[in-house]
Amino acid sequence: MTSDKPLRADARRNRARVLEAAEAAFSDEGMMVPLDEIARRAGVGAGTVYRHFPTKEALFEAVIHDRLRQLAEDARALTDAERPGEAFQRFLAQVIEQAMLNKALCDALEAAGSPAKPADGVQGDIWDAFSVLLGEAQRAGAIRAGIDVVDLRVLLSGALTMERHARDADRPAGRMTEILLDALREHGKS
Amino acid sequence: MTSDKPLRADARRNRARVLEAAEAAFSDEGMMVPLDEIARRAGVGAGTVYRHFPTKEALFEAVIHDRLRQLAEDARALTDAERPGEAFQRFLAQVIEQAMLNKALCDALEAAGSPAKPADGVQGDIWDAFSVLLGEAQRAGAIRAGIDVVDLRVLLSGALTMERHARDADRPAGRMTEILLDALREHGKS
DNA sequence: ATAGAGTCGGAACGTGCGCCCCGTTTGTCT
DNA sequence: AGACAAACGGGGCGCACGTTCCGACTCTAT
Repeated sequence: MTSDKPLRADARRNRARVLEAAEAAFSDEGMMVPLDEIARRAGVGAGTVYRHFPTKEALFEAVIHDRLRQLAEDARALTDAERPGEAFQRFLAQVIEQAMLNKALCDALEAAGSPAKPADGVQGDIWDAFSVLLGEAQRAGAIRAGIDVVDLRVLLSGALTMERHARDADRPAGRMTEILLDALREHGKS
Repeated sequence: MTSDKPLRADARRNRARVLEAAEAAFSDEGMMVPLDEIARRAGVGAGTVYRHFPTKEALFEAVIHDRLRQLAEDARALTDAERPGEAFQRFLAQVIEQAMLNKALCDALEAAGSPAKPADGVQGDIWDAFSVLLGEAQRAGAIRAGIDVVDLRVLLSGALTMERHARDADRPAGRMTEILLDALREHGKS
């Protein structure tokens, strides 16, 4: 796939700087941050960014890839838990919490709300693992039946919208998430 | 306020055409529709639009004003209902349903989710009336306590996000709204 | 009919962005 | 050290959009 031709030393250093700056910039301002600002933060020219990444979107995906991968692993680590309902809810809350600290993650997850992104690659991993957690929680009777992974994506994008607006209105974090989780719970169980 | 100086006949006709075209264009594509397309739909030049409305945003507000006013009236008509819980839920569902048919309404209501818009004017009317419905439903025990009008704005923007994504994924309308309403209900009551 | 104020249309301007080009610089290999 | 390819950077292109400008064109009052 990726030809690991040995890069020149300065090229490798600049590539790392770009990735670092892009991670910070995307995290702060999301996909809407101008590419020129990423270049400025990295201390390089815009041309250098494009030498290493074909498009701005490719850079974004390179930046978000690791975090999504880690989230997918976290989800897998929670499978086969003693209390599947808690595991599912913990993971959902964790995803939302992290997205509130990282606008790039927020944008990536909200993009998963529309079917334009077919959830390929790492995105697919997250949703596969999340789907497993959901199934276990449903089988345990903790989460109502009739919810599938597409609903999860839709619900998550809604939750992110709400939490973002709640924060803008100086409301405590997690309240909207709690309300949503209440709606997903099979009434009367944990 | 508005000086009702008698406009020239062609000016009045063009103003009406612009409003009509803007209503259709904003409804179809939301605030993001280019002003040039509104002018094109109206069969006038961009300069003519700006003669009648100082900015694109002013045109948008002129267009959305009537619909918001009508929604506020609908809300007031539902106050003092025999079943306040049903009245509240019916109104919330109606707002969401109409917003799904009108992207301009959607944009206007989602903008109310952030505190940047202080809900002045007609927006204020809607939220005042909605707040009354909420209070009655809560006093009747149909909606859980601890929810206020700010929460409503946040919840509505989240619900609109979810319904939009649900539609994009060919999911039946209203399901996400139902889930949200479930969360708002005091468990065990209608 | 005619003057002149009001109106029109759309070319043009300013801005911001993603992306590309190319003269210049820098690392690396002999 | 010298030569060559690789990499740099930032000016510039193309595009989209909101907004403004101004010469041409009506409508209306006399």
